[in-house]
Amino acid sequence: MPASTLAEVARLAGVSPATASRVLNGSARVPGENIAERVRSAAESLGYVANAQAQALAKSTTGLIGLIVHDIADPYFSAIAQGVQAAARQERRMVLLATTDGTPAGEKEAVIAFAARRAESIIIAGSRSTRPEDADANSRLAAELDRYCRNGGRVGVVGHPIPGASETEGYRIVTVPNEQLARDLASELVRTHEGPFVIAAGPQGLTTSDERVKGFQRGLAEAGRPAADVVRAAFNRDGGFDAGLAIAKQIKGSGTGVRPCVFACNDVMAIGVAAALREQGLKVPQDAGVAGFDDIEWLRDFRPALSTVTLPLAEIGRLAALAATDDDGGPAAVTGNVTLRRSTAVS
Amino acid sequence: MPASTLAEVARLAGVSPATASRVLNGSARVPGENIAERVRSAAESLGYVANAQAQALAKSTTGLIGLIVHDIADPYFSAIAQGVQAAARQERRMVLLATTDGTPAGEKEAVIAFAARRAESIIIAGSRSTRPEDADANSRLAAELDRYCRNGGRVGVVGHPIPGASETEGYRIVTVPNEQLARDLASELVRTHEGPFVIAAGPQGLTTSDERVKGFQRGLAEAGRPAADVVRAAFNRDGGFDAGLAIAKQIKGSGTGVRPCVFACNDVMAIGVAAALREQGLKVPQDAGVAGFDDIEWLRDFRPALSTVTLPLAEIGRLAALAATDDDGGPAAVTGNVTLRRSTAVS
DNA sequence: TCCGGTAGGGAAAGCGCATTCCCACTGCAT
DNA sequence: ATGCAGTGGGAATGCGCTTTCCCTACCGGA
Repeated sequence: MPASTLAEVARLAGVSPATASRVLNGSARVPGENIAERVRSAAESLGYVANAQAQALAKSTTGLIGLIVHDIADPYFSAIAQGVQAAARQERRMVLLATTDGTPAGEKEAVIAFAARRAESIIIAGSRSTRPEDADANSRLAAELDRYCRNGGRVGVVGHPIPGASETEGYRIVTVPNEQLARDLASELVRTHEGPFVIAAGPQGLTTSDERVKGFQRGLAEAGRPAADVVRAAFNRDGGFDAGLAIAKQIKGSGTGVRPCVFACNDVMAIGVAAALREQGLKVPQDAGVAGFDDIEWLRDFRPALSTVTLPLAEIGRLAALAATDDDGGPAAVTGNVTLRRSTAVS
Repeated sequence: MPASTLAEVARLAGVSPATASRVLNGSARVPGENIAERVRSAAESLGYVANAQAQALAKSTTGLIGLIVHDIADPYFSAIAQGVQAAARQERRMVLLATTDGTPAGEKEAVIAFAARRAESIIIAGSRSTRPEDADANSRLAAELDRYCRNGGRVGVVGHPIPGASETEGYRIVTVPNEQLARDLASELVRTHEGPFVIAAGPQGLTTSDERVKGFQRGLAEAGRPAADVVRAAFNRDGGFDAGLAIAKQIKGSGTGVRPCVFACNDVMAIGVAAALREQGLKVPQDAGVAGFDDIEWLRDFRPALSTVTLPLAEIGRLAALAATDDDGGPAAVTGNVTLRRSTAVS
């Protein structure tokens, strides 16, 4: 038993479908008030709800915006999703959600699905991979995005351009100065921390991680400090934990007196690092400092409070959505700022 | 410049649209391989992507599933969203996302939007409000849901039935035994904690909060303990913080030696409570125990580790999505279990 | 009184696809 | 040679809506 149609409403109201359409679904031409009232009450009594598919087909505009994230349960992504959702609501659009676990192949699938749904814009969040084994999938993703753009779609990318994607019209990117901010973080940390630095990074080839590592190392170099050791692991909480275990072993093996400061490339990794250190009997910040990146809101009550780089995540999502929606506006840029808390305090 | 159409593909391949449709978009009748190949290569060279709107209109099935949450950035909801998303992916559907801040009016709007989009099922997560001032909006929401169901839609509700919604066919609910679990938590806590209990609850009339309060009080009563004071605040982290401040004041005012145990009605409130207590110079668990509810994954590294009730959030989302998708299967039920950690330990 | 102009309503043509029905043709048994 | 089932392709219809175009009726001005 399908929903009632415009034609039924029109018949009940004794008008033509054209008229019914005009009064119910907005049009330049507004019928007379008496007629309009008849139509409205007919619609009401039938419980008419316009079929958005049919409208989309007729108007060739869907009001859909697609959001692609690695994992919606990750607070980094859910914060961005919140921003996208807010922008969508403001623009009276609906958001379609796809999760991909970060694989370019999955992202390609999502782009195709969104293209089929004729989403008017697509937001892609999450670090890109520049690893050789992903090159193939990346270029396929890029090809799909290009096709989507050629057909009039708009793409908003958070962070980094898709490797291999041409800079077509309608391809907006919200840049985050990861490298610069990581450098700033290092610059701040060297002011109080005198020992060695260690970086808990994601896999090599993850752009976000790579940029943050690079920036942090640059900050150290500028301060005349030796480069930090880089411990690689998964770019999530468990990866951080693994890295933390390795680092704990290093600390314990290196005799007393050395108190390293660990820079984890994102907050959830930092949490993992801290958990591992604690599990190994090491105290933060007494035995080792820990800093993160992102300043995830839900992690602010952690103790010791995490030194990190605050990023306006929701705003990033909002900007990406707006950039991919509005016609004006070139590339949007956001920035963050270093937030020192107790996890890197020296007694 | 719109995407190419099936007709264009058919023309290029030198076949009829019917045939092209049959080879490209699956059908009982599969054309001969030579023809199929012609069509496929034509589609490939044109970059054809089927228009899902048109397909939906023709087949009257959309493959859409709508998800309604209070706030996608809240880890409780994003965990559920993850489950819904996983189920959707498994069933080859796409999820439409709507956030409502928990207002019945907003939920009604979302239901209408999903109905317009002809989503095949709608998942509603988040506590209901039974407050008198929401009665009106609730019944409107219920009416909208009923209409949606009457038109063949399926609804999956997490937790509580919508107040006033009739139990129509296609109206599935994933129940969570909040009251029972809160009782169990109390039963466990009384075994070690001898002092008074305090409950940091959400506003009166929030079903989830109300149930948990009720269950906890019942657990206390069954153990022969006096009922706990109930401090009400917003049902989120900041509400927990506010409640925590009030409780800290009580503790300080009541002389030394009384060490209460605070039951916050959800984990993020518990985090807020703990933060407030700490800010007021009180130590958890030495000066006060704190327990939560939900066992949010991202909070597991919190210290002191939070005693709570573990709920399979992602599974709940998955079940709700499946219940609202499959034809079989009656009401699904999940349960959780009490997880005692250090935040309620007595020295 | 007549005429040009202008609301205001309806008919009809799509939008892009799935699907039913029809038709031509093939291969086989009679 | 004839009939028949079976196969494979196409024409046409409809999904529910928007929008252009047309037509009628009514308005004011001369």
